[in-house]
Amino acid sequence: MLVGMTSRNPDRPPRSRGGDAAELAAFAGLIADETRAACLLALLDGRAWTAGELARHAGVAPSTTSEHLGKLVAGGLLTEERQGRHRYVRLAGLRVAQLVEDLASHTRPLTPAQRPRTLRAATAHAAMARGRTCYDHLAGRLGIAVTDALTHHGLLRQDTGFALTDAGLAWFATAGIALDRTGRRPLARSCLDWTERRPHLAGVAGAALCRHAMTTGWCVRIGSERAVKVTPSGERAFADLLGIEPTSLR
Amino acid sequence: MLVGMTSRNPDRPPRSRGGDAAELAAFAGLIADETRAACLLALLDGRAWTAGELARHAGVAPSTTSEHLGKLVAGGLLTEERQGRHRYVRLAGLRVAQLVEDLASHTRPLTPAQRPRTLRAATAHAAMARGRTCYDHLAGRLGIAVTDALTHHGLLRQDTGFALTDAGLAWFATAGIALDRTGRRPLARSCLDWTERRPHLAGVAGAALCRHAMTTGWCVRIGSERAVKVTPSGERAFADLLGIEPTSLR
DNA sequence: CCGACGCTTCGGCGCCCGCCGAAACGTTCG
DNA sequence: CGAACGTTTCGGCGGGCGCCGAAGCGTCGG
Repeated sequence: MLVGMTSRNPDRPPRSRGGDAAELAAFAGLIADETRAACLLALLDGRAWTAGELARHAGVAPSTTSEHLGKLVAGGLLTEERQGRHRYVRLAGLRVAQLVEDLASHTRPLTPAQRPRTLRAATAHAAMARGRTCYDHLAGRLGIAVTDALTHHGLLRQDTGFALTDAGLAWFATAGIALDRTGRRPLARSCLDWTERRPHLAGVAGAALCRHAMTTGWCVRIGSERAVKVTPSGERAFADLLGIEPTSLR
Repeated sequence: MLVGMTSRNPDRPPRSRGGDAAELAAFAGLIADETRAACLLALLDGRAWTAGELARHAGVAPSTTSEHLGKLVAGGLLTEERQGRHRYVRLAGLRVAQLVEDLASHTRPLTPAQRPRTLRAATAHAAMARGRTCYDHLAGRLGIAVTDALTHHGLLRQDTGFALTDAGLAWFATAGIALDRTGRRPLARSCLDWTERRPHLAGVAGAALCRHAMTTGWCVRIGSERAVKVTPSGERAFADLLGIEPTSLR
């Protein structure tokens, strides 16, 4: 599947590749289409979208989207869930979200001539750079500010790797943020921020912090995208708990 | 550059994508070709290859390879160095190597029917699974064994993230392995092993350990690929310093 | 100085695949 | 029960692009 044999000179000796080149190319090919890439980026908000929503978002016909989603599901990037006449689809997991963000962080920064032209696109871009979710944790300047504050207070060590300290574990406990340490997922891991080009907190701790921030109303989503903004109560909480200047979040 | 506008229904409203979908797709497209993927996988050994070597390795005409390398260099995945009539090319950096390994770790395991058919391919695959370099650090069962041993002796913590402990820093110092902590590169970071599907040690510490192992003769490369094997002196060293059973490395 | 060699450029070929609209299917709702 | 809706399947079309060989260019070596 997905492996197209091209016409190749039969006199030439066979490829000596490790055998994985075709697999790697086929997998990357799943992302190497503008429409599929648009779907994956939209799904980075961690929610489930219907096929129709993605079709409108990407600006292609529903039939086209259907084919794309079929490939992404078959390739293991998405999981689907049928409900009545709807086909809900979401990223297959953390690793996929991490991979897509990773790839996005490798794209070259936009040249001035390519920058968002319309006012609407420019404000949307600014909102994403200010704060957003990266699948299940906080990113953008908001995510960086939280990560830096944790590090500055000795709750997170970045000098010998990337790990919570004992004080960090205690901080999460006293803040009432439960950390599920049963699974195989690392407690803390760094995730390269796509707009800031610096690492921010991911892993169990990053996800728990984000979930807590959303449920307690520290942050709310704006629009239908991944962008989030900090509420007044959130500004107070971040200032009290981590000493983050409210002005640095605006 | 690299962005092809396809014929799209003009009556349809414009795409609302964040504007990055085209960039992401174009970037992934650099890897989504079997020949380019074969080049990238070969270059994962961290060395510089000539265009001709890559052409023979991939089994395509030199002219074809030339075009592929041009795209990879333009896309920032490779850097080139001209020497006389040779064009040397290597991975552009750590992040690229990490990304390629990451992508490879997402490809589905081969089904029995697709497994290496020839004896030569099977032994090469077995050697890679036993031990190899992942750009500049150790991977495969060898890399896992080292990482597990470090963790078991309290030199590396994986329970609250992924970081060296103070005892770990001391261990590197007494072993005579210098760690350059001046750069921005993290001292320790996890890298998902593509064959073992478990994390192994990367970052400054992983690279220093690998370099030390190669220069002191603990490990030697076998063949022209990335595979490495542990020498008798290496077995003694790994057993003495980390308590690794020699039999687990064979 | 001339031939061998490595690499690049160019034209041309052919396949792959993303796109659409039409038609069909199953679900939901009036 | 019939209409509306979300989704899928199917042909067919067209562009992109990977492939090659031939020709050209610069470098190295006898």
